[in-house]
Amino acid sequence: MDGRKRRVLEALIDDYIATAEPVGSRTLAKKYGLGVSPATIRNEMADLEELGFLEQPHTSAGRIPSDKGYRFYVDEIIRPAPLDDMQKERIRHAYQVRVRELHWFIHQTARLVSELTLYPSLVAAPPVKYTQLYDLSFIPLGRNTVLMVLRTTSGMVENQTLLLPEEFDAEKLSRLADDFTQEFRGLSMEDLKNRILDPLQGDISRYQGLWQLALKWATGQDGDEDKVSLAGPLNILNYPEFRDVDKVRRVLGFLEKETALEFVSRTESDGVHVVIGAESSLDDIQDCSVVTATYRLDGSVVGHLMVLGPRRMQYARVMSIVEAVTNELTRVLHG
Amino acid sequence: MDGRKRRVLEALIDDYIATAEPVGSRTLAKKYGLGVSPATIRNEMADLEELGFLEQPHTSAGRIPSDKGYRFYVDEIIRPAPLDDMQKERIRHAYQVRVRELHWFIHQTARLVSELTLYPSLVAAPPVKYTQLYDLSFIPLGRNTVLMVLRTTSGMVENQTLLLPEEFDAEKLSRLADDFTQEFRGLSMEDLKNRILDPLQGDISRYQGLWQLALKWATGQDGDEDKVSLAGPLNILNYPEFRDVDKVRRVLGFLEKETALEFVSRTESDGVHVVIGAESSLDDIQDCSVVTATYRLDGSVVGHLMVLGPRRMQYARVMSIVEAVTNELTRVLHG
DNA sequence: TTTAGCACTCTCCGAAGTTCAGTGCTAAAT
DNA sequence: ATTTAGCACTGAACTTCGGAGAGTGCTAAA
Repeated sequence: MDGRKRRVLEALIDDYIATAEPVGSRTLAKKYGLGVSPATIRNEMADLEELGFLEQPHTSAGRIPSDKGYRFYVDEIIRPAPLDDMQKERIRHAYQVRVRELHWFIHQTARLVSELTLYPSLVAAPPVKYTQLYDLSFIPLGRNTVLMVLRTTSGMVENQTLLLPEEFDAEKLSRLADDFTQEFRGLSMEDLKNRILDPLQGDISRYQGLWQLALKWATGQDGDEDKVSLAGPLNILNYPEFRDVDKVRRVLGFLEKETALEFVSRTESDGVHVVIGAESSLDDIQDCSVVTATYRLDGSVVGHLMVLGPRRMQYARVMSIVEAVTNELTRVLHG
Repeated sequence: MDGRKRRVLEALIDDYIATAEPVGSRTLAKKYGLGVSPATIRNEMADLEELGFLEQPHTSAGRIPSDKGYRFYVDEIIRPAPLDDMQKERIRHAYQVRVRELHWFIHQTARLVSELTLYPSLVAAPPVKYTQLYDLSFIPLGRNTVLMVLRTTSGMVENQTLLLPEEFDAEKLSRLADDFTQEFRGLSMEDLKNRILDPLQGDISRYQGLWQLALKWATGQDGDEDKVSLAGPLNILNYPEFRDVDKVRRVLGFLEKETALEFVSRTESDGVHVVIGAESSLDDIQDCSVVTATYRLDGSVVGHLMVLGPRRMQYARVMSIVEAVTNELTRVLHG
């Protein structure tokens, strides 16, 4: 893999990312200053194909990158694309509203990323197992309504207004909440859930009416819609590889299903990662690449983010944006 | 427009709704027991075309309904399709969780309707101008965090956690909230907004830091994402008239834009309405029909709902579902 | 080692022919 | 007067065929 092969590969992938058309030797010689003739490039391309970096859709077409080719491109060739001022500005301003609710951050981030990258983006909250109860309050709002406010040790607040199953006076509510906090503080939501489900500990019905509601809600038993946010799904329609409605259905279906959440949460390590085409071994996104990253909530608690696009994604640009956004998000979440 | 024409029109539209293919005289004679020969039906069809109820894509194809044809079908022919037990069940169970936040109801309703109808569905909260402030509380959550809780006269609760611009003790917070309530109770959010923007009243900066935040938030200045919920957009991909990605982009784009919200909020009167194809005079949805309905929040405050599908929508089924859901929603919101 | 030259391969495109569903019209039947 | 069978006609959709063109691999010369 000498320097020239490298340059040919880079030029070819750049061109294919820009045009979505198979790239021929003539095009490469003309548009990129490689200093050699098409014939030479043809030889290099044949070598690169033999090495598995390129593929030929059919004999008389140009070449397109293989997964392996993209992999080399991502790992060895590209370097971070510096953000322009507009992008930096957008990122800096994104979190200036003073809201402190996790789902707001998630929503905001997903939108920001999809607007900057022009690809669909999905942001997931840290899995429940990582969030720990700090305290719970019941705030009476009326004779039969109560506002439950839950704080986690990472400083986030979740709340929900509920109809009471029976009547409580303010004092009783406050005592109930204090007892709840005392009993459960420091437990992760997963432990809470296990405690509910563990047959030795007795089932949830052991707990008093209001506690039941609180536990169910806290452990996300009735719907975690807030825990993940998808933005810009329609961006996918702008790329010619998704002219086919069936493909669109598969990919957007994937993003709306649980699968996407599982997939994005699978990454253990920090930093920006790239998964290319068949590397994911998920049928629905065989034609896609994914850039994932993590952010931190409290220095330790991690949430996940992903950008999904065609295999010929603008890797450098997307990776830089994702990195900048997750850094900023981690920074503001540390306040 | 005698009885037989009517029956022919009904059969033809039924068939076209089911198959999405132009319908010929033979098909009608064979599949629907009209008791006459294809030749007779051909004559009727020619008449119906002359009357403007049918169209011919080209000379040697069958007929398809025109907007006028669908209009007659909807207004004069179809009768409500009774819901089956499963559907009734789903609707009854949809609101049994005891949450009392408007955006939860909206989200839940949109999902319910799109799952039952198999079309995309959009639900909008009552426009801000109809909601009136009942009271506001500031609940301290930490040294620099406060939970704002706003109740409307219609009994809904909205809340948001914010970082404080400066430090306040609990007492001061409570006083600020009480004063706010005293000053503004009964005003609609629109009045609040006008008061902020009215140059005679002075601009928002006249108000104290925390009030500023509260006003901005209450009047929805920083994002009304919660005020409208879209569910099941991908359902549209299942209908063959949306094989074309450009059409999909236009229609889903419409649903994601402000336009859809404006459109659905335009209906003044109660009950279920249908807009067919070009009747909407909105370019993006010329090929679609829309079923809209309203629900009531407090006996008087109205919100809107819509279902969007191809022109050959299953009108009877959708209208029945929409009616049942809005009734149920109005019922539970009256508690 | 590089390059020009050239035969070869395969897709894409348009023209021409064929098939087929469905029509409208006419004339016979009811 | 209405309905129906029969039939010629129409236009889309599909198939076939023959370039045209892009791009290749190979060979032989530079």
